[in-house]
Amino acid sequence: MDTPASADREGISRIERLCIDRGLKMTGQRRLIARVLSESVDHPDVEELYRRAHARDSHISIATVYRTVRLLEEKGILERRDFGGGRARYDPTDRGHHHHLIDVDTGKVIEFADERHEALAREIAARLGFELVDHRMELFGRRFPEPQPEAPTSRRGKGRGGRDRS
Amino acid sequence: MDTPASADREGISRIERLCIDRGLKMTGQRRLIARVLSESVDHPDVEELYRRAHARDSHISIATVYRTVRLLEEKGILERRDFGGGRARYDPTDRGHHHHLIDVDTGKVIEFADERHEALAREIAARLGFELVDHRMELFGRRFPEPQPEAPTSRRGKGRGGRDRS
DNA sequence: ATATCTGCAAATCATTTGCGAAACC
DNA sequence: GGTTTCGCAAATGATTTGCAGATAT
Repeated sequence: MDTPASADREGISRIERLCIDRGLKMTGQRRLIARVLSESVDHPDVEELYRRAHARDSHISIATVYRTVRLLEEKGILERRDFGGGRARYDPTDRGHHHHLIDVDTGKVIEFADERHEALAREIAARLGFELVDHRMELFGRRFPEPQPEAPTSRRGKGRGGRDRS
Repeated sequence: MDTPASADREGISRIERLCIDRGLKMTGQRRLIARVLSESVDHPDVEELYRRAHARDSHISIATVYRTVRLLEEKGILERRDFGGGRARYDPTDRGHHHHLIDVDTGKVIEFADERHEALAREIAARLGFELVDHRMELFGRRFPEPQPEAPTSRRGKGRGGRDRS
């Protein structure tokens, strides 16, 4: 849904735009990492980001990826996540506030948002005497066995709550 | 309900009981670590467990603490937590299913449980096509600024309602 | 007995950092 | 041009592990 490969010449990627807006000095490797992040729809760890970036410019070093990812986190452009597995995963903040459901069988991560949960979290914090500053929720689930062919019941679920993102 | 707290003399600690029930070979150091865990009301990391155990038996090594804590996690007696800060924190499962609120100013951790959240989490997972296997929620909060000048009953202080188990 | 555990130190793993060379503003 | 960043490799910090001796069942 984005500009075709034309963005390769001079286009400024989504994340690069954010970097520029925060006054970061844009080097070739930062631009590349920003582009890789902009094109990613998952939650890569440093190793994976390095792999993707290195495929385009084999001169980049993993130390630079570590440094850049940390810088972007400090600038609020990325959020560090821990889905288990030992390595930190990165999630661009411009995807909006959301939570994650991890498929315990495949490791796949699904993003979702839910207003009711936001309200509930605020309320629980208040009950304990705190103002909610931040919060996170991770669900670990297993895909339902068989997508049983839509029972005769026509009543579609209470269809709504929060939009979910892949 | 339960045996009185007469378990101190030669007694078997809460966690040791669980170890025995799962058929673990009980060595002196495991018994000690189990006792330290049973007496803890917080979420110690390995370094801290080692400190507490080492204070009672200076022969114990930190490698053993690491090994034991991992064993107990595999046996479902402990749960590993990540509250940031780089080190894993441990939480006995026999405290029941709960979540955490971390005071961003002091780092103190408060446990809580909330039925509505449990139901909501299950529902969200179902909506996404998953059966909920596990889930966790962490709230990061700041103690409310000023105790509102509403009822000048007693002097202000940290004496807020709600017990915490750091 | 004897399979399992422990202590110690060395080994891993992810991440950070010192340093001279290279790149950006 | 001077400051900031980069690549490299060595340093770090948390956790794991190989091995020889100690222990529980």
